[in-house]
Amino acid sequence: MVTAGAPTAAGTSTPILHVDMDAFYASVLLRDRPELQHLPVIVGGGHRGVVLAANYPAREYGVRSAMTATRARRLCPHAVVLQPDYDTFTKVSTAVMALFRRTTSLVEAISLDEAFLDVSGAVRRLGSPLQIAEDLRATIHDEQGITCSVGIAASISVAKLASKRAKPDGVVVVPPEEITSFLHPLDVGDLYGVGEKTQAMLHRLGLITVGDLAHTPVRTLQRAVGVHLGAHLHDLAWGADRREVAPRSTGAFGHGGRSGEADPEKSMGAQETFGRDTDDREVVLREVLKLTAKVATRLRAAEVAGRTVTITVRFADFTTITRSRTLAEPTDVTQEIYAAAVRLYDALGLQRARVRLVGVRVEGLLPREQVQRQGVLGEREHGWSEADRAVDRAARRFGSAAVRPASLLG
DNA sequence: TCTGGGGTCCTAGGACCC
DNA sequence: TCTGGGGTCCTAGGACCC
Repeated sequence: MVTAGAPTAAGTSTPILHVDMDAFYASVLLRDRPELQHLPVIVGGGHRGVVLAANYPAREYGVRSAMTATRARRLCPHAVVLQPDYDTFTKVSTAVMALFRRTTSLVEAISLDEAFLDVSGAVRRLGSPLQIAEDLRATIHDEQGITCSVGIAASISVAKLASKRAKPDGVVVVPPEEITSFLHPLDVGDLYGVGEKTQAMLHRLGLITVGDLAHTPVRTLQRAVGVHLGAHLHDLAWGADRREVAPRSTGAFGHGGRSGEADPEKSMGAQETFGRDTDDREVVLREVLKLTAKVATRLRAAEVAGRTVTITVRFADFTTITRSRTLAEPTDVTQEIYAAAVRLYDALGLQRARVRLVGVRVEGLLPREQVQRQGVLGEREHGWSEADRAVDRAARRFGSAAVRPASLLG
């Protein structure tokens, strides 16, 4: 393993970079609040919320992202709590991703703050992967005022683990001959695809480290965690990951990567946790309409329509159910999606159940041209489609608060 | 005052068709 | 009359990731 500053292992045997911003949301907000830099800072975590990001001083108290706000405040009562500012996060992210794409066309954005780069085509122009990584880190620091960490390896999965090792503000290279000595001491839970449940299950079987996984027969793993995941984990445990960097951006950047190659989205949805649990059907359905309008607007903006409508209902005890219905034809019409969602909700026959969260999702998305070619949209549905588009236009001109369903007024 | 919101993928059972 | 696959679609739940 080579860390920053050490002599560069040559050329192209480790062409994959995983770049991960350090405590991204917190770091971006702290650019304007340098006086808070060395104090514990938490982003997010309002009422019934979770921590979106914590800077390193906060982490010293055990605060982690995705932790409940309650727990974080108990661990670190004097932490400064900041609200997220997604416009700024997106702006910084867009600039960083653009820098990556000037380095190589093979950039796969994973989220606002994380990307894989395949730099095999750039080494002749820009130097070794380690050199490229250090240049990127310096540029990001100078231009955006935040730090990042980079993992470098022959494969995506090892690069990802290497960047974690590099944090904060570092670089780790894992040359091919050191892959197993790097991987095998790690906990099985460190592998991509092994979450809390699978980790616990593997631990119960006495499989604690990645090395344990590597030396367990594939069939045994498959019996424990399923055919697919079992085979996959065995491969990962030996660093055998053939997946290539697939150029794409996330939705937040619009269409990116190599134009036209981005995977089409497969579903769009929205959900909301109520400020307090409710058993009032009217309250729930008002929220369902709001969520449906939001989703349908996004469908139309993306020029897609979907056939399957799914609602999610989470109860006070956190049990969560989904109900779905596949329509005869794809739709992007607010009223049609809403009608399906209401039918699904009423079919639950809830009496006094306390509802914590409700969600609406549309799946099985198709490009609208395809739908229209089938002679579907715009002909039926009593003019709702035209009404929706008029609402979209008005919302673009006057803001989304200007036009909304009557039942959402007041 | 426990536990967000946006997604993807996999599994498994049943219906239905050939 | 009984037995039998394979393939696809739909639904529900669950695990996982950021």
